[in-house]
Parts: sequence; structure tokens; C-alpha cells
Amino acid sequence: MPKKNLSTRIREFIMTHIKDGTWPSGHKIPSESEMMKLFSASRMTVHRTVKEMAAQGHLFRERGRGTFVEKDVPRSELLNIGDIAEEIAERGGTYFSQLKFLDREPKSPLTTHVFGVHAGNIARSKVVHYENGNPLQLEDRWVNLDVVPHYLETDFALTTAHQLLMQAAPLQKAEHQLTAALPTQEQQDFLKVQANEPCLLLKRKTWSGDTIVSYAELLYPASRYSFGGVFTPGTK
Amino acid sequence: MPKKNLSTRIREFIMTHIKDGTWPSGHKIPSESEMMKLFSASRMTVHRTVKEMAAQGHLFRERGRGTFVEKDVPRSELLNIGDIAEEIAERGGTYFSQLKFLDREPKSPLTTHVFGVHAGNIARSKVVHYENGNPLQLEDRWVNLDVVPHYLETDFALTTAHQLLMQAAPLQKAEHQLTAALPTQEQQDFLKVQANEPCLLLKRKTWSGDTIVSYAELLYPASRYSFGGVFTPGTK
DNA sequence: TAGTGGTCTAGACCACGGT
DNA sequence: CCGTGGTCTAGACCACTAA
Repeated sequence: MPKKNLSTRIREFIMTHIKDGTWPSGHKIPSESEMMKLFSASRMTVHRTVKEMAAQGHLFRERGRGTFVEKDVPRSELLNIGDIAEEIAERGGTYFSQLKFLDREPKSPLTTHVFGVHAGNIARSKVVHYENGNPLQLEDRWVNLDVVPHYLETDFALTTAHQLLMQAAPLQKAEHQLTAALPTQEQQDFLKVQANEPCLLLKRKTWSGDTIVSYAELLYPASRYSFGGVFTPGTK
Repeated sequence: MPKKNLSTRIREFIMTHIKDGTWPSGHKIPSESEMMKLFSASRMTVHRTVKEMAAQGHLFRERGRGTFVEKDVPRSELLNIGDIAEEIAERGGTYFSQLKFLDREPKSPLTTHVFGVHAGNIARSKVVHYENGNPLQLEDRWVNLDVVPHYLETDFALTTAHQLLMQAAPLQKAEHQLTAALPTQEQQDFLKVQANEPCLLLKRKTWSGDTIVSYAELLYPASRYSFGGVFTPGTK
């Protein structure tokens, strides 16, 4: 049994009540002193955990009144490292994916630009992710085979690239750039959209330590997906 | 002299060294124990501050090695409440804006959807923000006149809507939705883009306490602007 | 082994809200 | 007034890195 942090246990305790509806939006959650007793924790630990959850938009706090459940955190929190399959499952949708392309990738200006001149072997995959039968995301991904040697032998019907990468290398950092684009002919076919349907294009580079693990371009039809988030002035 | 938090002073100490180039990207900053002495602070305080800055992408930390300056935080951090004028100024660009429309807004399905049925008087403004002479953002904004009564008398050559709103009501919460769209005819004219130029559309609702202060739709040509961010696994 | 950050404790004082 | 969260202290033990 892997021992979990106290703060992790507190966090999961709160998230469970939010997710299963026991604590609906706006509900007042137990005060810090109450949770100290519940978990035999010090106030600092409870406070730190709850404060972090507030910073992430799950809760909001008012001095003198208490801590409350924030209203629906929109679908996908940006700057979050998420598994699209998990995300769809959480929304209650049915998920499946289709592998469109998988091969070794030759050196090109793009690969050296992303992975640097010392780039070793690189694989490339294209996967379409469906929610309730509709294409939601086209994942065009370049993977560092030095870090994930068995990438080309993956059965993408069983595993998502995300799961594989998380397993191969603990993610330490991710860099995002979000822009908009019109789909190319191939992308239109894969996503089943018209040429004039604007799409969100999320470019994501992920690192483990000092080495780049993977670079991905994730394309979403704007009519089917959007990014959302809540900002509460945290640190100042 | 307003007294500042210890953590604020530590934060500013670090940020100053980063911004003025004393501590370039990748530079190792003083350890927690060193900063304890520098500020006569406890380790918890130093640790908390530095950890927060790491979570926000300014620093990264490695156990056993130290804390380092993160490489350039990309242009605009999403989920940030920023003033576009400030942002452009920080990049060293020249900024100016042009008021295209300003008037009282009649009740409509959209206004009641956003502001609720109890909506009072609402104003609407359209402003184009330029960087180095190029239209960067079209700001289409609805403002609650009960909160900001003098909005219609603003001189937008001198003040941005953002400054005005921050002044009128301390911002407590903002909700974002980010999607992509093609520009309408009017938007094409304002932003000087073609009909087939994909744009990023950021919808932002801001609250002060329980009342909605403003709703804005910010449109950026994708060729001129993108959102970026760094994620470092903070809490787990 | 010495130095680093990760987590936690058991106190403390303060500012604010509602009573 | 009491209960709430905001900040801070002065310790502690642990896990990891580098020499």
C-alpha cells in the first residue's frame, strides 16, 4: 500500500465530495479547525492544501465566513496535463480512438527545431480521439524514442500516448502555446470538418528533467471544444 | 509606507533579479537557508513563497540541487487578468487604441444571459488595440453601469477599460472561455484581416463579490497573437 | 557526507465577518 | 464576542543530489 501524503488525502477527501455531488456548488465545506480534527493534521497542512485548491479554482475562501465549493470549473483547465480519455470519461461521454499513422520520423527542420541538434530517434503518431462518436481531437505527436523506446510497439487501442508517456517518464514540465488555425485537407478528413471550420491548435512540449520527451500538436474543432478556466487572485 | 508581507518582499526580491537580468534563465538562485538569513524569515515562509513562484512558472526546483530561473515565460499567461496596454509596453512595443463604438446597450437575449434577469443598465464599447500600428485585439465589452456608473463618459484615449474596471471594483473572480472563430465583416474591418484568417476568441466574465461587473469578447488574429504558459506539476 | 528541497507539527498573532 | 481564514515562526524528519 503506497503511503499518501496527508495533504493528498485531504485533497481527495474534498474532491470526492465535490465530484459525487455531496457538496454542490456554493456549499460550505468544513472549516480548517474541523478538518484538523478529522485528519489529525496540523492547521498549516490543512490550510496549505485548501489554499492550493482555491488557487486552482475548485474552492473559494472568504475570511471570516468560510470555504465554499466554486461553481463548475469549466471543462478543461488550460495548462493542465490531462488525458483526453479521462476527461471525456469524467464528462460521462463514450470514448474511443483511432490510430491514423505510426512510424519512425526522419530528421527534418521541425524535429531539430523542437528536439535540438542532438536529437536521437524520433517516432511520430497521429491519433484521432472521439467523444460519443464525434472526432474531438487530432493528436499529432513526436516522441523521443531514447526516452520511450517501445513507443512504436504500442497498441493504441489499449493505451493512450499520454498514459504511456506518464509511465515512461515522470512529467516535470510542460510548455504550451495555444493558437487558432484552419484545418488542412488531411485534418479535415480526420476530424470530419469543413475547410472553413476554425480550430484550436494547442502545441505542447513536455520535459522530464532536461530532456524533451515529446512534442504534440493537438487540434480541436472550435465548434466541439473550448478551453475554460477560473481565475481568482491568488498570490500578489 | 504600506507594510508588505514578508513573502511579498521575497517575491519582489526574486522577480527584480529576474527582470533586470541579474539572474538569467537557468541561473541558480539563493537556497532556502540563504534567504532565511537574508530576510530573517523562517524556512516555511521562504519555502512557501518560492514554491508558489515555481507553480507559476517563474522558477523550477530540483530536490538536492537547488532552485533555478525558468526560461522565458511565454508572452501572455492565460488565466491572467492583464491589461493589454501593459502587456504591449512590457514587450517594448508601442501601444495605442481606437474607440470604435460606445453607447448604452438595450436588453437582449445575450445581455440577460450574461448579466441575469435582474440586469440593470448596461453599456457597450468596442475598442481596437494596436501594437506597433497593427491591430492586435478587438475588445467588445459589456459593462454593468450599476457598478461603473461613469463608463460612458470615459476618455478611452487616456484610460483602458481594464484600468477603469479595476479602479471601480476590486476584481475577485474571472471566468474564461477560449475558442476559435472566423471574423465577421465588421471584425475584419476593425482588425484588418481577411475573412479566412482564424482568430482566437477569449470570452471573459468578471465578478466583484456576487455581481457581474463586465463581460468581454476579445478577438485576436491568430497570426499576430497566441497564448502560452508553462505547467509544472505543483500539487499532487 | 553536506546541502538541497518536500512535508509536517504545534504553536502564535492578526484581520475580517457575523452575532 | 467568537469563528473564520491569512500569515508567520522554529523547530523536525525525510529523500534526493553531488562531491
